[in-house]
Amino acid sequence: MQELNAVFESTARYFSVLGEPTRLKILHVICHEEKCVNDITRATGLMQANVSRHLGLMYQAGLLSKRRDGTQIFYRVAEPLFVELCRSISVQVASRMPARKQGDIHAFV
Amino acid sequence: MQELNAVFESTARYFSVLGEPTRLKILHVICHEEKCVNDITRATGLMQANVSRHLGLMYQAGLLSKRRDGTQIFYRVAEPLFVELCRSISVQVASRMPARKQGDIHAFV
DNA sequence: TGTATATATTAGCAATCAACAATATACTTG
DNA sequence: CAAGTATATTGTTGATTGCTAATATATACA
Repeated sequence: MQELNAVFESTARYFSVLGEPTRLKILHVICHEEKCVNDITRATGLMQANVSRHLGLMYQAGLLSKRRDGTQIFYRVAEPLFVELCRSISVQVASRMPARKQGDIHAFV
Repeated sequence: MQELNAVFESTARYFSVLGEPTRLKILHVICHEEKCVNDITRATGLMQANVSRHLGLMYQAGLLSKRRDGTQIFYRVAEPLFVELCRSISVQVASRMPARKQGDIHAFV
C-alpha cells in the first residue's frame, strides 16, 4: 500500500503543523479575519521573527493564504476545515476543564 | 488568558500525537476493531518495540483504551472523534492525489 | 517451577524543531 | 536616493523525539 503510506505521511504533516501551541495561538487570532504580521505579533505577544516563521510554515503547508497590501502582508486561513478540527478538539479539551472556567473559554469559535 | 493557553497546549498535544505517520498507520489498523499488539505489529510491519511504544504513547494521551486477555493486550480507539479527524484530513489529502489512485485509497473508512 | 510467548521498558544515536538574536529584503514616502 | 517601517531569513543552541537493539516484566502452560 504505497499510496496509503503517502496519505498517512501527508495527513501526519497537517496534524503536526497543528501540533504546536504557538501555531494554534496564531491560528486562533486569524481564524475569523485576515490580519497582517504586525497585528498578529501584537495580539499574541510573540516575537516578530517567531510569528513570521510560523506563518511561513503554515503557508507552505497550505493552511494559510497571504495577500500583500503595501508593506504589509495579510494572512488568512485557506481551508476552513483546519479551524474546524481545532474547534473540535479544543471543545473536547475545554469540556474536561473545571466547570467554572469553561464559560471563559472561547477557542476558535 | 491563562485558560486559553492551556487549551492550546492540550489541543496541540492531541494534534502532535496524530502528527506521526507511524501512529496513523497503527490507528488505521485498529480504527474499526480492537487488536492485540502482535496483530498490530504484523499488520504494520513495524518492530514490536516500536509498536508498543507508540501504543503506550497514544494510550497515555487518552486516544486508546486497552484490555488484557491472558498474555495478550488488546488496544482499541477510546474516542471516535480522533478517527473522524484522521478521516477528514485523509479524505482531503487523497482528493488531491492523481485521480487514478484515489479509488485505491481507503484510509480510516 | 521452568520454559515459551506477549508486551513493555531502557539506553544510545541521529534527526527535527522551536526560540532567540542578528541581519537581510521589500515596500513606501520624503 | 535615503530613511523608515514591515516582513523574512539565517545561524546557533537546547530540547524533543523516533528508531533500533537489548533487556525486563508478565502471563500461560507443561
